[in-house]
This record gives sequence, C-alpha cells and structure tokens, in this order.
Amino acid sequence: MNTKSRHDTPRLDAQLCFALYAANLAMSKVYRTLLKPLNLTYSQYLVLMVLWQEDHRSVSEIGERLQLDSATLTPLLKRMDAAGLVTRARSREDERHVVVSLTEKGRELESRAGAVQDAVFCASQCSVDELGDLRDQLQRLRNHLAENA
Amino acid sequence: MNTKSRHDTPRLDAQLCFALYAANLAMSKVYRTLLKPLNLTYSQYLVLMVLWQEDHRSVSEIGERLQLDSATLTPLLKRMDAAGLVTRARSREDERHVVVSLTEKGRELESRAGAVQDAVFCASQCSVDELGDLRDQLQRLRNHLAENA
DNA sequence: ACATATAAAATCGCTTGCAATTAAATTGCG
DNA sequence: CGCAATTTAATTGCAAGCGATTTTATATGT
Repeated sequence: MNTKSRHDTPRLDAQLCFALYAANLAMSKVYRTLLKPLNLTYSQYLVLMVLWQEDHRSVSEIGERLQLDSATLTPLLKRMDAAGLVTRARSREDERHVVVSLTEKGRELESRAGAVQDAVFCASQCSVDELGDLRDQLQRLRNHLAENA
Repeated sequence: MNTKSRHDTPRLDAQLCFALYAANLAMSKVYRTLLKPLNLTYSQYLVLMVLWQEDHRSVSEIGERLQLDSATLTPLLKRMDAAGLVTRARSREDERHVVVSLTEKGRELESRAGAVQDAVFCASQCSVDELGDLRDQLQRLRNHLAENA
C-alpha cells in the first residue's frame, strides 16, 4: 500500500524552481564563505563586479544590470559607501541621477577577486562548456520570464 | 581609444552567478505575481509544495529539502500557522522535533496550484526537455557546490 | 546515576528584496 | 512661459535568509 500522497512525481516546473532556488542559495553560500575574509557580502560583490566592468554608473544602471530596484540598492550602496568601497554623488548634468563610483579601496579588491572566482569555478566541478551552456540557458529562461511576466 | 576598463569580457563564473541570480529573481517575481491572489509568498509556496509531496514533516526535514535552516523556517512557519495554512506541534516520540502539518485550507490550495504552474511553464517558453535538462544541470551544480563548500 | 555530548528548534541582529509611496528634477506640450 | 507628466532616488514597512548563540530534549559514556 502506498501511504504517501499521490504526488510522487512532482511537476517539472516545481522541480525546476526548487533546483533554481537551491542552486542560487548554494552559490551565494559558497561566495559568502569566500568573501568573508574580504568583508564583502554576495550582493556587494555583485555590485562591485558591475562597477569593475564599467565605473561611474547611476543607481538605475546598476539596478538594470542586477534586476534590483532603488529600494534594495539605496541602503546597500549606503553601506558600501560607509565601508569605503564606493562614493555616491548627484550627477551635475541631471541631479536626479546618483552616480556611483569606485574608491581606490573598491578598485583594489578586484585583484583579490580572481582567487574567489577560481575557487568557485573549482568547486563547481564543471567544464567551461558546461558552465557556458548553463549560463545561456539561464539567460534565455530569465528573458522569457521577464517578457511574459 | 577604448575608454572602458579592460574587463569587456567578464569571467565565466561571474557571468554564471549573474545569470543564476537574475534567473532566480525573475522566477520568484513571476511566482509572486501569480501567488498574490492566493495570499502566498514564493517561500510559503515552496514550503507548501514540500508538504503536498509528503505531509507531517519536521522543521529540519523541510529545511533539508529547501536548504533552509531553522532561523529562516521558524518565523516563516509561524506566519503560515497564523495564516491558517499549517499547524506546528512537538512530536510525542521526540519532543525536540516540531512536526508541521497541512490544515484543510493548506491542502485545498493544491488544487489551485496547477494553474500557477501551467502559467510558469507557459511563461518560460521552454520545452519540457529543455526545462528537464536545466533542472539536471542546476542540481548537479548545486551538489558540487554543496560538497566543496 | 550523572556528567557530557549531541540534536532540534528558537532567538537575536543583521543584510537583502520588494510593493507602495514620496520628493525632487526634468521634459514636453499648450 | 507655465504646468502637468515623467523620471530617478529615497523612504517605509514587511518578509526572507543566515551566522551566532541559546534553550530544551535526547543519547552516550563511565
């Protein structure tokens, strides 16, 4: 007799959102451990990666890249400002924009990021091709979900 | 002259963690919209899916399934208790365990979940095979990251 | 029996994430 | 020009999420 409920094979989308949720938590946990010696949270590190790619971005530009809004970014950037990683200043051309810039300290951390990313790549135990495929599939999924929201 | 920084091609692991982060946010946003009429948050829905599969689980069993610890689950389950979705009771055999059970209301919501999952599947614009592959890759990645944390 | 170790959940303090709202600057259009 | 609509950040209030610690219950060793 089967005493369990009838849902021994949960639906595919349930399995997918479980997997996505858990993979993201696992990723953030790995980064958290690696970033602790640098006194950085995962979100702060994501913001730094955005700025390392291109400095002096407005709050909304950073938000567009990370899919975060000002309610999340403003306090986060204030903490990064207090920690001496970035500066925030109103743009002179358009005072609505707050331009976020790396400090020397924020820029210097980039050289330490290589070791972190190497460690994550190593822990993933995946080939470059596998990770590339996964990235492409995730981006496709995200774009579809964002379009049809 | 190239005035941008030298990081026009960020490292693969950076791209991957951006994609994973953004895909998870997009997924939770889609669910949030769909779950709002049911007065459920995404996390609460994940817990319900765990209990629909098998009822009467301890806090730590739910936590193992979702990779969440008691510091996250205790307040979450209290809110679900207050909303009348689950009950929480100390196990009689081992009073250290708190057993979480669905109420009639929590059980009834399952019939409404089908429409939610159909909508997510539709919004994903992916085939069953694609989503299955993605789920497998994410699970593999998570397992590797958890092992080598 | 009793101290010690282990296990499960709860608690505290903090950061993240978002919906809804507000404030200020800019744009556009009569 | 004048003024409504739009854009950008900030603010508020709430729900996750977790490291560190505490509380309570059970297991283990001598």
